[in-house]
Amino acid sequence: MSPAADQPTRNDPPAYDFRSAEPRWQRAWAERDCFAVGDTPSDARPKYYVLEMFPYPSGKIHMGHVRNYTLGDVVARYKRARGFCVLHPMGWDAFGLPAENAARERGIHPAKWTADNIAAMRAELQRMGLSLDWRREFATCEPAYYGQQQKLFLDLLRAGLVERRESWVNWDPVDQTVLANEQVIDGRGWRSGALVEKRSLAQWFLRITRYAPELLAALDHLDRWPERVRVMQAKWIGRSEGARLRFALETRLDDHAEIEVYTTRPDTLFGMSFLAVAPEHPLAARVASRDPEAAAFLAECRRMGTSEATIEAAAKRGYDTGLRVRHPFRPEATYPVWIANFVLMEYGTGAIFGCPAHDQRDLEFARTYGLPVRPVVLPPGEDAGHYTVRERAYDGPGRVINSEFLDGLEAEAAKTRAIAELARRGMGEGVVNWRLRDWGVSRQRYWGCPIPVIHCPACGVVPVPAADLPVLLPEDVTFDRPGNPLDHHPTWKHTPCPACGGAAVRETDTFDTFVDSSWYFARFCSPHAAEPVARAAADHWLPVDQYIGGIEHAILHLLYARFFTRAMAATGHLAVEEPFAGLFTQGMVTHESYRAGDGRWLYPEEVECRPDGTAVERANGASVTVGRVEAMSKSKRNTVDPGAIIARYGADTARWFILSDNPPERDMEWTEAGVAGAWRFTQRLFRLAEALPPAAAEPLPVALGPAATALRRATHRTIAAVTDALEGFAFNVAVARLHEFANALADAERQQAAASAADGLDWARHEAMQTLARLIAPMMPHLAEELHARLGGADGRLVVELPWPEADPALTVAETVTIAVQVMGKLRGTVALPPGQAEPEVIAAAVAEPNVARVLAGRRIVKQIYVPDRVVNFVVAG
RNA sequence: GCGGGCGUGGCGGAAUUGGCAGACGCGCCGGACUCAAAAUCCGGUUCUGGCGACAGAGUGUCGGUUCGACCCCGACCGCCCGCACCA
Repeated sequence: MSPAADQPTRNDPPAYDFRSAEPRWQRAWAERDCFAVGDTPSDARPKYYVLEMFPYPSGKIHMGHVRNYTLGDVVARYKRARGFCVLHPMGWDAFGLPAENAARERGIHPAKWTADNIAAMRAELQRMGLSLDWRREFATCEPAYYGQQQKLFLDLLRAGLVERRESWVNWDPVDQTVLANEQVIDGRGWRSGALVEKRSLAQWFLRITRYAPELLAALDHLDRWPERVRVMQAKWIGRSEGARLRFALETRLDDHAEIEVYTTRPDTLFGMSFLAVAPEHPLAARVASRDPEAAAFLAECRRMGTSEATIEAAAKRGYDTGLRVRHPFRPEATYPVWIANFVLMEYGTGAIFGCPAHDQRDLEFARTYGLPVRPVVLPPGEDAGHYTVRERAYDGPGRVINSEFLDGLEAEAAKTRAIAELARRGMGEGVVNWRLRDWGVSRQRYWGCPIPVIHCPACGVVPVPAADLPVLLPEDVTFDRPGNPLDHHPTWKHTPCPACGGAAVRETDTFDTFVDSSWYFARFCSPHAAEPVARAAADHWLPVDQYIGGIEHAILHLLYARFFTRAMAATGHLAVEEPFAGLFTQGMVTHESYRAGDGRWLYPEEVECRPDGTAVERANGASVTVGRVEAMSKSKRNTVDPGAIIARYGADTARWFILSDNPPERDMEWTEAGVAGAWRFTQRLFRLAEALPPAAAEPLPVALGPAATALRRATHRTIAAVTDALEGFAFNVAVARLHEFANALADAERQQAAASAADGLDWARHEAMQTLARLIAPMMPHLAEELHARLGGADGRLVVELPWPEADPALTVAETVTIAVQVMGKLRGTVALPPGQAEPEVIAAAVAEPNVARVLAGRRIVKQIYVPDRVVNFVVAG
């Protein structure tokens, strides 16, 4: 029988009809409000906040969502059963470019497109049977949300955490918009194909760099975060220690008298052979203003674009400005100043001193332009008289040479010494440098949160007064020409200045959508509050105890949220510094890919897989190439629609399979056979419950037969094992233990025929089945309710209202243990004994085991190792 | 290049963290039921030898520590992920 088959025939055993059961239980939970919690519950239960990364409303859920929300729901339901008061909300990350693209391509208003998508996805999520508090739902595109975000922004502005400044951006001249680095492909806009320019624009920045030290240091305390996420964040923040020093120009150039440089290697200063500045460095512009050749070089650098592939492939190139700088320790020595394409304006000071012997990039540059290579750090075991640098620069430890007062010092000591000397001469100082840059949040887009400021020709930038919030997006916008619709709206941007009353214009940029997702977890605590967060609610619920989502957000989203939490603490909105106490990053859902002979990718449902491993296209029987198992993607068409799976097999089956095959942090392969297996298991459990005789007498029978005792032990060992597995996020192991338990119940069913009623087996089977229903509940909540109800319920209470089963310690210890008997570390037999036997008894049983006795015959036992209840090992001679 | 992770049957994986390797599922093989099929149920399934009891080999490779190693240490090979001209 398969779920696609027609009605069961008369002789078939009763089947579990998820189609009627799942909606029925979803209604029951909704009617009883099982998952609603208050903003500040006066509840003795401890709080637990489970959150999955909220989705972008693309219109359809995908398998990644199913995995994400199933994992979260298991945690939420389990914690609820364990006596926690659980907050488990859901919402929509609803601003963003796809809505505008839909508007341009299909003429649908972004608001309508988004609302329709949300409605469709909400219905799909509800069919999954997630234990969500839907009363807390919000979408970030609602004024009730983004208006509060505007308030928050103005608070940050007052606190000095916001700055407006010029910055270089990728500008698409056709679409008239700023592009992110990943939207620039081979120097061209991903949408328009136009050559991207680097432009300097006034932009809003959030000063995340202020918190760089805290954001880095606190990583050490996030012990429930994956190590690799912490490592990625630490590298992103990028702390380095070095020196900032100034090189005097031999002759000044207008107002430029010196060049400031950052270095982590002040110990190699005597190995310098040139100085280089970034193409965007102010000095470069100054040189170019009077040197056409320099200007041409800068133009070429700008054209190179920002795509990583281009940068990586680019050779080191430069332009000699003709300027020279003095060495800080040797005023008589001067060095050429170059403009070099490999120097980054964004890092350090945008200028470096080049020491080719000890830096690979400098070496490549020096070799290209014939600059000297002078070693000043001698690798251990090398001879100072003969040491030369060849293909590779040396950046390891060693003793300093050719460096006057630094000679003889170890490189590390020389750094300290060089910095002290720079400071003494007033030419530099030791500094800590950070890679992290301030967060540019301006986007030239319509479908985002308006930045609530007004530009007045007289007063400058004026914040929108609180009474005028929210700054609403105008609805009557057109997408018939490129650029930001807010910018060419006829009336919206014109407004009187709040300060002087004169004519002024609104800021037409909107926020980066990462801003929306940087505080939504806090808003969920009090989603209807008239302020960004109600303090009492936030203080009660935060931090999120368990956050679950994809690894792709390891850096930006999580770092921004950590920053926002600190900024909101600084402005009095929150009391916590870290938003997420526990983080779990799930693996991807993968699937085989299929390709027709003519190269077309085929969807799994278009392909029939034969038992011999070959595959053919259903439509025409043509043979199909089975490709790699890889992440589901539309381009490869190796996607499976969760809606279709749930319609065919039910939500419980989908949930069970997605939990069963792999550890959740690893990638999992979605297979038809796997879902079908999960579906069979749901039916099997239903049959096991249906096969039980009517509810047994309530009290525990005085005398239990061996079969009943064994089943009770299995029941209580399973409780302990499943509890351990769920606590450790080992959901696949929990599934395995429940499979074993079902097997034990099936064994008991067979034994029942041979047992007499006095053995108490029917009682034990009821206990087992009722326990099973409650243990599967976090994973298969609908089936759990169905089984529970058929077993007689519990005074009308649902499974979701019952506590987690408790294992009886007396029943979790084994009656007998099987002790392995080894000779010289090799297994030769086993003995079954009651646990806790004294060593002499165990040894006696071990040597008596026939096969062990055979192997030991004629040999002398030199030593015996005894590990209680586990193993005996004999070391023999002869 | 730097950083992190992972290598266990035909496949996904398990192993109380140094103590019976391969739980559980998928697949496959055999059997029961059936006129037949589907479904269901039962049994088997790391490899080699043996009818068998059993023996030998076995957790990427090589070596080490240990009474005992998938687990700890060293070297190497392969794969995956992240970052990368960061001075």
